[in-house]
Amino acid sequence: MSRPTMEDVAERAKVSRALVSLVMNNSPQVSDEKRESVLRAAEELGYRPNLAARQLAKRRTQTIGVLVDDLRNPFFGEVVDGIEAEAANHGFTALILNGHRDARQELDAVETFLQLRVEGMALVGPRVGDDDLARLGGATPCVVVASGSAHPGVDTVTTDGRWGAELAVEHLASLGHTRIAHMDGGSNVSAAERRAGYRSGMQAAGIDDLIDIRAAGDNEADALDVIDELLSEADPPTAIFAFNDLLAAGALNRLDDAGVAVPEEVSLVGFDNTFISALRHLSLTTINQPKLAMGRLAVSTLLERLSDGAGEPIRHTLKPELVVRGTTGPPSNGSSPDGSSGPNRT
Amino acid sequence: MSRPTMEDVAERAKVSRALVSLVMNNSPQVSDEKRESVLRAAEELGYRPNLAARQLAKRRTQTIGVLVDDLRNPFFGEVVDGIEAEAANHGFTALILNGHRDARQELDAVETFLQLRVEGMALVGPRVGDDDLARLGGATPCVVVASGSAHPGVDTVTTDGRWGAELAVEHLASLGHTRIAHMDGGSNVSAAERRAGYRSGMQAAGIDDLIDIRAAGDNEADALDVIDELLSEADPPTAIFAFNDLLAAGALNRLDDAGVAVPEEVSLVGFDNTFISALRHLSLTTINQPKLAMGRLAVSTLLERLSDGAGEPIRHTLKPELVVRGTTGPPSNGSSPDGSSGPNRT
DNA sequence: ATTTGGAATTGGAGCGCTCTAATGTCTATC
DNA sequence: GATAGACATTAGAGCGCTCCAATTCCAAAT
Repeated sequence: MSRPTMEDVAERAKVSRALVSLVMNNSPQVSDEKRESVLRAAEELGYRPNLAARQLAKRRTQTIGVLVDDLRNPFFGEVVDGIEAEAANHGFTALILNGHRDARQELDAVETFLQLRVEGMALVGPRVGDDDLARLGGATPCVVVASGSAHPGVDTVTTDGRWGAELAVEHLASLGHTRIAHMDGGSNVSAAERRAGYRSGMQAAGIDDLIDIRAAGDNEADALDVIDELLSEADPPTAIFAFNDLLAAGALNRLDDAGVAVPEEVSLVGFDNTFISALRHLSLTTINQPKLAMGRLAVSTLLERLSDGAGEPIRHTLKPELVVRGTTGPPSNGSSPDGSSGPNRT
Repeated sequence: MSRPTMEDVAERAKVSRALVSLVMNNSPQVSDEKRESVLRAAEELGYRPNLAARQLAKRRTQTIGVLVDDLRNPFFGEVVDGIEAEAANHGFTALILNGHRDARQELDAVETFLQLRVEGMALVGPRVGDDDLARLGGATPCVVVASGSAHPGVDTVTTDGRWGAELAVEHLASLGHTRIAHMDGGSNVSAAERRAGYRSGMQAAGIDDLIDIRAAGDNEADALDVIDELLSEADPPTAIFAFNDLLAAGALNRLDDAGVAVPEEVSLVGFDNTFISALRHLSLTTINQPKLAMGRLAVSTLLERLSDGAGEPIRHTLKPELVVRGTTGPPSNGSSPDGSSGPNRT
């Protein structure tokens, strides 16, 4: 005995299947009497509409797909909150799939979305290439949510990553730092823009001869080797601008291990302003992204595209903000922090 | 012009619809010749099977629903990783929905899952009541993933929250603490067990007359008032066992604000061993939960139930472990930490 | 009494797929 | 040359729903 169908409800309520359908979609054209008896029958049978059947018949799904790069990074949780809130507002259900920081898995997820016939997709911090992206966007509306990356042919909701990076460098430079290194985001979509911002920031500060970019990544583990490398050098930087908060946190770990005081010996700036940067003990200076707003905007962009059809890519660019906390300060006098001594917290 | 259907592919490949279906499900009974021409036709048309139609016809969805309490808590991200990995292993797709720490939204999400005809549901840290739970579990296999909570009539994958809490108290007691307070998890499912463990831990240490439970919650913000309250008292505790890492992090924030040194003046233990507790600057002593394993186990439990049908609830209980880091130490001599002075970090 | 029109209800086709049973095709066997 | 059996292919019903067009109903208007 499988689940009851509309037919069963109709039979029990002694009406036609069509009437049950009307009730289930709260059509106003149904007499109160019938409506009630249908609802009662449905209740008694524990009837629940079959979404697959409904979607098939309706030829729409009222569903949007949300592809998240990495569920472990709290940044994405907040963006998703915004997406879900706005989607619910418009009667859409947001289905979340996880990309696991891997382009191939992302493509699989997108494939699943397309087979599910989602009406739109929000790719939050995707890793798939622009060519794949453009191809996908053709079939189903698709918005990329990231910070500061340009994707030809696809709608985007971004924060100005370049600007954000410039803010970070400017802040460090204004404190007196000149040897400012950038720990780069690797294959992350947003990496290029922030790198560019770092470059132009260094230029604006007149220290572009000191540009120093290190390949790192976008989570704590990715910071280890880079920090070790930096500290082993003759003339290490006095400030580091990290791709994101997670990377910065990893850097903080390693600096601490090595007994390097932050910000006394090295200043550190992150990106994203996730809740971890606000933890007093980290107290990470960082660049805020309006995560909730980005999520909401992603959905409204999708809906816009849905109703307007194809056309010029829509671009929403939000301004990030500098949030100064405890990991930045003026450079120390000594030109080279000593990596072998100093108190070690734990 | 809507998306191409199987019919279109069949026509183009000059075969029947049924043959296309066989190819799409890689039946071995198809001649290589036809298979190839079907695949080519599909490729050329950009054909993509319609999952809704397929599910409807197949009468199964190969899908499991994952309900997550709060996507912002990194604890859940890791559990979900485990779930997804194991689900993929068995050809299932995991659909994630967010409960937003709210029982009503959870119920909505479950309703959506049921309408989608998921074959099973994993509720990760749910807030819905046991009665609702049992009712749901009747219709569709359903496993609760949490730490140490008993849900009659539903399969569960839990860590032994009681045991974990006892470990925490034992650790603190062995350091010499007696005034150990517990910041309680509020409406979180796992709260009751941990509270019970705290109680029995205190008893085992022979200090059950000092049991001190404060209603708090399960994220950073929930810690603020409780810490303020504790510090304002004449004889505040020398150690705090917090419901989870997030709450502990919030507590750490507030203690820092108040200039109370951790662990010199107050020791602090969290729960979950999320990545934030490992951050050197927090260096939070905590109780580890095997998150990935819990996720995997959730899926295998679901599959077991799926193949075996109804029966006695399956219970998997994993042992948590104490992870000692930097926020615990022996109590200070002075009986009352002074909340009004001391250096303030930032 | 008849007509009329709007509201309430229903029949039935069709959404895109799968699956069973039937059909067609081919080689091996007597 | 007839028959069987193995394999490849297809026709067609049906999954549970929606929606259009058609029908029924009933009170108001003629």
